[in-house]
Amino acid sequence: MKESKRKKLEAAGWRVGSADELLGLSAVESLLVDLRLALSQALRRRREKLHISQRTLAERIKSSQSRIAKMEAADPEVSFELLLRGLFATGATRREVASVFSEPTTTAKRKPRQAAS
Amino acid sequence: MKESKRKKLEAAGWRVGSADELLGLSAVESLLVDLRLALSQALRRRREKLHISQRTLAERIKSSQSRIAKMEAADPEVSFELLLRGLFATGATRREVASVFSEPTTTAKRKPRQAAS
DNA sequence: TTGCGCGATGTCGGATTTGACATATAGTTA
DNA sequence: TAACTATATGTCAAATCCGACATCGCGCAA
Repeated sequence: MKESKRKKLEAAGWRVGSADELLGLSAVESLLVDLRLALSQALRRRREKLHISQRTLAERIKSSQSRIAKMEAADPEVSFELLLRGLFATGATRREVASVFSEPTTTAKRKPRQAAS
Repeated sequence: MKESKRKKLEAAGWRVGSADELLGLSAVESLLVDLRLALSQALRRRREKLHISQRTLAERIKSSQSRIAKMEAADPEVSFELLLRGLFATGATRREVASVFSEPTTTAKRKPRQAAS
């Protein structure tokens, strides 16, 4: 069914069911934040397991130590591409990266705010 | 073991085995290209399944129709973040996105054109 | 103590990516 | 035929992200 036709049906009072389970923008944002965190943690785990310094990994992907530090700190300024690049450079396979995506987000705890004084 | 110590051992002729299976930069690049393609294909599949236009999806993530088109064309100048944003906006879960990562790159076949008349 | 390696954090000029817009083509409907 | 919708493609100024660099604290070894 074309969208134009669907719109006509809906305008006529029909509900075209299928799956219009589209997430709100904030829900998407939240997923991205969680994902960035999960990837950054995975990167640190993998790097430490290889016993290499941030500087060494940085050289591998032609980046800099400070940027690797920001990646591992889940700094919102670092792109997902850079995080993926880092993971692959530690020898991660697509499958291993996939598991980071599907895992139930390691921490669960969200920004523990301090109580009001 | 600290990296400095490892270096000393290696300088002394030792091989510190563990897993130094670090990929070359071009191998990483190749993985990223494949991944971008897989994500763009998944996005198109999901959008079409929902019977929504590129314009509609664009509004959902506050982007533009032309950018969605570029995303689905796996244009190298669209970011992974935008691709992920698009997928999540179609209702994809982390698990579903993970499956895109782990799948053996949805085949090699490129744009099945119709035969010449 | 001094010196060194590692990592965290901030800054900055330049590179990249963005949404918006224009425009072209193709398919559909009137 | 014209009008409308969906998609592809190119451009551009503004926003974002980059590598590089400086600097700081920490832990360890000389």
